[in-house]
Amino acid sequence: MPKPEVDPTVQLELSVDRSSPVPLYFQLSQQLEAAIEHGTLTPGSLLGNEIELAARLGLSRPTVRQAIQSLVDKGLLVRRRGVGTQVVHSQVKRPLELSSLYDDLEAAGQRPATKVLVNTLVPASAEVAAALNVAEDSDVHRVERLRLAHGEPMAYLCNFLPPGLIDLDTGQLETTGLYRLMRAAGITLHSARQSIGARAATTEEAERLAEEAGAPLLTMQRVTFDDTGRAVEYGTHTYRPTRYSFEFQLLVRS
Amino acid sequence: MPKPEVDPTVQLELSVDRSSPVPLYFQLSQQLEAAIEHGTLTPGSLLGNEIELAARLGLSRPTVRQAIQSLVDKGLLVRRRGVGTQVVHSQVKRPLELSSLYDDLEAAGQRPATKVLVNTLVPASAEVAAALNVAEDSDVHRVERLRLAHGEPMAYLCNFLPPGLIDLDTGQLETTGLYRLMRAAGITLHSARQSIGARAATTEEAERLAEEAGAPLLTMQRVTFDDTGRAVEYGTHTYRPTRYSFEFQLLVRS
DNA sequence: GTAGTCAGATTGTCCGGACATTCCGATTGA
DNA sequence: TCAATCGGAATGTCCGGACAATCTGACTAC
Repeated sequence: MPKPEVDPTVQLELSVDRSSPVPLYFQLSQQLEAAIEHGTLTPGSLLGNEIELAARLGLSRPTVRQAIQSLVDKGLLVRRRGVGTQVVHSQVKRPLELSSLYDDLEAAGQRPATKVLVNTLVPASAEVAAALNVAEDSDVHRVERLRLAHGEPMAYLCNFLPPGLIDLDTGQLETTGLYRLMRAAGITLHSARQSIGARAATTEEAERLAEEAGAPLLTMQRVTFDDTGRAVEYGTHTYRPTRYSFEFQLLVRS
Repeated sequence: MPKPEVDPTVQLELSVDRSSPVPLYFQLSQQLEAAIEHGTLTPGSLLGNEIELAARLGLSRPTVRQAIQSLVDKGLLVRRRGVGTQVVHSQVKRPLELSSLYDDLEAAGQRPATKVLVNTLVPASAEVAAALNVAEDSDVHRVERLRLAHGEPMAYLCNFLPPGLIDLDTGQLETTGLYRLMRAAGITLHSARQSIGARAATTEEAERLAEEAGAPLLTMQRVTFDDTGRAVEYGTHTYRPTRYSFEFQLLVRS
């Protein structure tokens, strides 16, 4: 009589380098994540108890727990008291993160192209001033870009930035994303407020995106903050829904 | 000469109850969160160093760190090595979480109403079978609902669920949300894959939502998994973009 | 045979300490 | 006056241990 299928405890080849400056818990979590990604740790398999795992690696239990916890936070592992820690079954991709459209497209293998339409200083409108928390009519950067994939327009991006944060070089804007430029300028992105909606295209919008007037457009507005709480970017984007949609994975925060 | 404005270290009245079954770190993090919410801890203010905070509360440093870490993960606090821990400036609302439209509307103070259009068992189509990971043509629940706010239709929700998980009572479906029913049935929601897009309304869709054919609609597809990796729900939703948009806050994963 | 009970296993919480790393301001030197 | 150096202060990492809470499976009693 066949035994019921039980997820086995997997024996992994794990090791840490104590002379490395990389934290031990991080080395361990990276190895575990790689094993999950690679399929060595199959979904549903038990990870083995923390005490024994710590002993095998010559680490303390808190260190092992810290490594496991980081993967639990990523949604790759599930802990059950009295049972153990196992790999989740579902195919977890990347959870929704604060990424730029440019990075998204590049990761999807579509060589993105950017055409800078406008790159200038303008006085802040009431809407922009409120979003960026600056005085109305004070100077702000205004950048309008058209993002293309495979030569087809995909999105129209209009962004406002407070002055003095970053120098916006048109050439750089055409070869990389705005977020990458901000990170390179030493800005630590912290959070963003987003709003995703839809509306019919105006004649202007339709022309920019090679659609027809009245065609449905996907819209996104976003204000991004750095870790000091400053608003560092306000953007109004419109996407062609036939070419782009927002795909992401959510984790339940427990 | 006026001193430069420096964010002060705030003295808070904190206490923990060691006889409570609530974990100490959780008691502390809740009090800190309440103080931030209430404005007692103002944005930018320093939290005071962990060692002294632990001594004042009669706790160990790891326990205090665990409390602080949970708030850092929520985006409410920022730690800086060599400096201290301070409250984030930006108005952090709730980060995007796996919530139901029903809960969203209720939280916004709009008494949501639900009209169940269909509640039956149907054979799974190829699309549904793939999403729920069940055999094609096997029985699955099909639920179609119209969600209204202030008497106006706001969204059309079509959901599929594998059989045996939960008994779908039409009466209950009209008075609460699907997620709440699933949680009440002992299902631990873990993650969901979502896709948000837009398209023009068909004649059918337009009629359901009191729009005109060709009007832009906001669409959302979602597969939800429980912590064992089973798909527990697949949904295809259409929203009236003039009445609803997705608002949320993102945190940068560090 | 069925239901309740008990024991083992595993994670959850908490402690007290140690040293490393990083940031910032103050002191020192040119 | 300005720049480099130094030291204090705070968080980051890591250890070893202890007990509690919970789940599973096996045993026992009816």
